Amino acid sequence: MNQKQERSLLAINQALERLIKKQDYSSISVSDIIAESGVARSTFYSHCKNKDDVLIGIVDRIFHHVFSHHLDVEAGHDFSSSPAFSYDKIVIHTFCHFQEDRELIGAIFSSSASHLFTEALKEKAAPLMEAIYNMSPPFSKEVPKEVGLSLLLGAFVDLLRAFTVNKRDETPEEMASYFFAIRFPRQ
Amino acid sequence: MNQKQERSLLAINQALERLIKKQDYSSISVSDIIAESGVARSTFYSHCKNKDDVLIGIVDRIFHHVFSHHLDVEAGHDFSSSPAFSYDKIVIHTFCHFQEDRELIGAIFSSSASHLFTEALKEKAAPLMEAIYNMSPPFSKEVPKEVGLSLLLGAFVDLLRAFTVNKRDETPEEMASYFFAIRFPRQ
DNA sequence: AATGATTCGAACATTGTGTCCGAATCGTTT
DNA sequence: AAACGATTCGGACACAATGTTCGAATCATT
Repeated sequence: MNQKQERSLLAINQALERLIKKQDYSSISVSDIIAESGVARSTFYSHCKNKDDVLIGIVDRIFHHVFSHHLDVEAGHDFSSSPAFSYDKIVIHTFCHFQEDRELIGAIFSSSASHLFTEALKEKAAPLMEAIYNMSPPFSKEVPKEVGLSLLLGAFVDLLRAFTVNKRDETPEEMASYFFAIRFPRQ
Repeated sequence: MNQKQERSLLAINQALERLIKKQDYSSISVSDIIAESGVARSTFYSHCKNKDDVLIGIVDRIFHHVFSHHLDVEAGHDFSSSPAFSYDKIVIHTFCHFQEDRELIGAIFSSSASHLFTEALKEKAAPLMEAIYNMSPPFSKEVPKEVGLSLLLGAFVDLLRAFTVNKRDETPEEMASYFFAIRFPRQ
């Protein structure tokens, strides 16, 4: 009897997604989500702890969608098969996925929930950034790896933010080329 | 009779600063601030619209403290006097100020109020970053200025965040050198 | 058709928000 | 020193939001 539960949870998630596109996250109340989803109050609380909990679910779904195809390349991190080219492809693919969900992600990025979203994104993207960093550290040797990684990760997130929030005209390929333009100058 | 007002406002501001160092921003209520400050409820609302309003006051004070000495250099933006050296100095000075307020700023950075804080910081630091960018664009020419500026600004904020949140051992001079290590490789 | 998990809906206690107002306080002025 | 007047106090209030509870109703499954 999982059908009912999934339907309720889906209604709740979609309701919050719709609301996020309309108003700032901080102005949305649990009661708003309940009203928008058409679910009973008690049903809501039997599925979710609070508003942030719903958002975490949405964010997880987005990232599962975006980063699911990275696993094979992470697995190929065994130094045998994966060339630099595949990192290129993954970065482009990430921009593609963000483009598809542009409206929702852009709204989250520019809301008070951006902290939660950015943290999750950095966590998910860290392995990819580290792989790229290891392949050819983009900064001079005085910069500790920890700092350099944080900067590379920050640049990646910044470009994704600019792409979704500012609705830039560039294609995912062009955005990726900006990213690698930062990276490769002094390899 | 401004003495009373200033004392009340100061008590409110200091109360929120103390609370931010103890708990996450989102868990703090106006009632908490009132209790901590020892001010009457009606007094609070005669000074501040809400919780965010108090934070904005605190953030303004921090940035006034940090960026007040930049004005003379911005004035020197008339291409006659200011050498690259002074930008160096300003960046170092910014890290110094952030070091002094490290505990408070670090707490804000890692709270749900980071969005508000980061936006304000970027707005304040933008003129400096643009001046540095104009002096010698750090990225290849295909990267639009808008994007390059956003990346430079993001890197600056990232380093300030790492410095305050992760309580790094580096001196402000070393942190500034990391920043310029990103910037100068392909001038 | 019976079962049992899930949802509904309504009520409830609790906490937080923002406003109001008369009384008390305290710095300033004369 | 006394009166003035701006500010604060403190308590009350209406309202909105949170999170919990529970019996009745629903509906997929057996």
